[in-house]
Amino acid sequence: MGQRGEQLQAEMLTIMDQNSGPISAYDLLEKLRSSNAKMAPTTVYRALASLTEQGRIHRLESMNAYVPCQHDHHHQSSILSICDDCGSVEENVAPDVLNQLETVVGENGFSAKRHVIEVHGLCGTCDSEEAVQ
Amino acid sequence: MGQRGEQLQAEMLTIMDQNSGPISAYDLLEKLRSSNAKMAPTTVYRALASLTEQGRIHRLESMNAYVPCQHDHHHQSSILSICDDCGSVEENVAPDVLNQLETVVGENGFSAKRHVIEVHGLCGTCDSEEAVQ
DNA sequence: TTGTGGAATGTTATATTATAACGTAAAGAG
DNA sequence: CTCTTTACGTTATAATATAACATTCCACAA
Ligand SMILES: [Zn+2]
Ligand SMILES: [Zn+2]
Ligand SMILES: [Zn+2]
Ligand SMILES: [Zn+2]
Repeated sequence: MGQRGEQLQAEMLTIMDQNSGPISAYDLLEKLRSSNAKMAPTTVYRALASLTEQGRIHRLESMNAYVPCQHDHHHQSSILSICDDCGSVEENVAPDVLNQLETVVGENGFSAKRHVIEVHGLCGTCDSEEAVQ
Repeated sequence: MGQRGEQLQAEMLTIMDQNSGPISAYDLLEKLRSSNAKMAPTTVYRALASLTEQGRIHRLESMNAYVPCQHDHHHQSSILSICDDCGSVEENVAPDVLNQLETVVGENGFSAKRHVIEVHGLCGTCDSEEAVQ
């Protein structure tokens, strides 16, 4: 792996870790431009693709945004729960759910390669606050 | 001039039923323009939103595309399995999976409102064909 | 009948997300 | 030092989606 790639990716991870929630590719680009004014979308998307392949970040398909992995980056498909109120995301690895899912889709011979499991709703904190009102 | 709500939506459903797989909003727009050359993206997106709210179609978040519902349109969140080879989509309703999912995300008090469950892979047919080669 | 309010649509413009195509530069191997 | 590979730069454009406001249609009531 080239040193150049890792440096950009590390900076992107830092930004994403410091960000309170999911970040879009273009918001990330804007932040990156403070250290490199000429950064282009292409570069960001390439690095995002690499980080995603490595499992270091996950793409939220239902939001066109990205979050850092919250677990060991070699885990299987995870469940991402997204609070629509505060924007927080929690990642859960649950082999049981995956197994059941594969059973269901496998009934007609479907062979699963990639799972997208995203749950929208309210996190514990926001849900409690709703109840008060 | 324009087709009022239900008529447009019915035409969109027909197009989607005749289409072999998921269709993008703009591909749908292009087909609609054969009967109404001035149709605009806004109109299509509005009708897609309405059909989605009614449960008559589902949006594939991981593909930016839409498919007709394959079940009674009042069912709970379903599992959409997408063949990356032939583009076919199968819809499964599986309460057990949902229950398990809610249990997992509920561990920290998360309250689920909407589930996105999309599985990419190979359908039975395409998987068999792969094996032959 | 005619007016009127709300929903759907038209119209125009723009925002947001993502990739294509091709050239250049950097790092590592030998 | 050359070769190769990969990352990166640059420019352009494609693809997806929404904002903002005007207009039209239609149900329904005055
Ligand atoms: Zn992860
Ligand atoms: Zn929250
Ligand atoms: Zn359905
Ligand atoms: Zn297939």
